[in-house]
Amino acid sequence: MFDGDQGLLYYNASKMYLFGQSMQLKKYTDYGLRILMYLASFEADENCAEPKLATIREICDTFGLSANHVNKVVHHLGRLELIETRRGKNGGFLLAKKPEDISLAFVIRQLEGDEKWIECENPYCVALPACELKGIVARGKELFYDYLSQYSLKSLMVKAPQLRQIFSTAS
Amino acid sequence: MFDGDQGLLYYNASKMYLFGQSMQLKKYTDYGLRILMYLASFEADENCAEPKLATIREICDTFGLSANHVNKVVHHLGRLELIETRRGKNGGFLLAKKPEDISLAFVIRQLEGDEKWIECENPYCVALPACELKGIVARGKELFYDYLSQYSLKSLMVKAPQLRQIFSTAS
DNA sequence: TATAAAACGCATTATGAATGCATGTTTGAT
DNA sequence: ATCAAACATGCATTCATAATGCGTTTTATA
Repeated sequence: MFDGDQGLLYYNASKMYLFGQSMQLKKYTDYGLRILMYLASFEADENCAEPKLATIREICDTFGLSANHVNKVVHHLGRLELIETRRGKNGGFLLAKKPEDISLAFVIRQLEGDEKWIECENPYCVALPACELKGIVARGKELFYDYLSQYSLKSLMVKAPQLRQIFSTAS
Repeated sequence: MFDGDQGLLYYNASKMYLFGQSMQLKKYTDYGLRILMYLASFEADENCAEPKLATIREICDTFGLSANHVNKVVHHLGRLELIETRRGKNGGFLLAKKPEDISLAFVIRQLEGDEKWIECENPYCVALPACELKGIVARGKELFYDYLSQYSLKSLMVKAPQLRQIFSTAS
C-alpha cells in the first residue's frame, strides 16, 4: 500500500513538491568545500614550486557560482584561518595549512553552524523534562562528526590529477 | 581571534541572525515523534485495559500546536501504518504496533524524507566525476541512521510515568 | 596613480516549511 | 434519518532564511 507512492509527494499534494531541504548541507558549506578542493588541487601539483593564488572570479568561473556568495565563504574561510587571503592587485587566497591538517569535520561544523539537530525549547515542548529523544539525536549528530573527523581535505584529493584537469578546462 | 565571536553572527552581519536551520529535523518530523510518544504513554499504562484513542485536538492542546500541521502528520503516520486512524464520531488514532517495533530510524527517515545530505547535481558541480565528498557524506548519513536504528519508540518511554503525568496535566 | 583584488554593508529574491481555511467524507449517537 | 464529531483533502497564505545582487570601501601592487 505504501511503497507505491513512496517519494512521490511529500505531504502537500497541491504543490507536488518532492522532499524538502532539511537535513542537507547548505550550499554555503558546499561552496566552502569546493573552494578548498580547488586550492588543494594546486597544492598537489608538484610542478608548481610556489602555490598559485586563486581569486574569487576564478572560482566563480570554474564552478558557475555567484561572486557574492563565494565572497562571503572565502571571507569566512579566512577568519577560520584555513586559507590566507591577500588583498590588492595580484591578490587572492591560498591554503593556510596542509590539506591533511584540514579536518572535514571542522570545516563542515564551522560553515554549517553547530546548532542542535532537534529543537526542544523555543518553542518549549512540554515533554522536555522526561524526553529521551534530544540525547539520542545529539549523540547521533556527534557520531556523524566523529566519522567525518577521520577525513581531511587530503582525503578529497584522491583523484587530484583528474580534478586539476577538470578545473583547468572548466571555463 | 576567532573564538570570541563564535556563534554570534553567521555571515550576514546586517540581519544579525544566528545559525540557520539546515541540518536540523523539521518540526514536521518532531511533531510526528511527539505524537507517537503521546500514544505510547497510553500503551504503557497497565491500568488501561484497552488503549485510549487520541484526537488531533487533544494533541494540539497538549503540545500547543496548530491543528492543520498536526493533521497532516497524523495522516502521514497513518499511511506509514504506524498508527491506526478511525474516522467519525468517537474516532481518533492509536498505535498500530508495539512501541518496541517502531524504529526511530524508520520514523525519522520517512517523515524527514530520505534525500541526500549533499547535492552534486541540480545544479551540476564540475568536480562530480572526481569528487570523494559525496561518498563520505552519504556514508556519514547512513551511520547516523544505523545508530538510530538501535532505538525504538519504547526507548523514548523510559520515563513513561512522568510523561503520562505531564501529558495529563498540560492543558 | 591606476588598477585589481578582497572586505563590508545593505537590499532583494527565491525557496520551502509552516500555517490557515474551507470543504469533503466517514461513523457513531440520538 | 439526522446530527455531530472526528479524520481526509486541497488550496492559499505567511514566514523564515538561504541565496543572491549591488555598490562602496579598503588594501596592495605594478
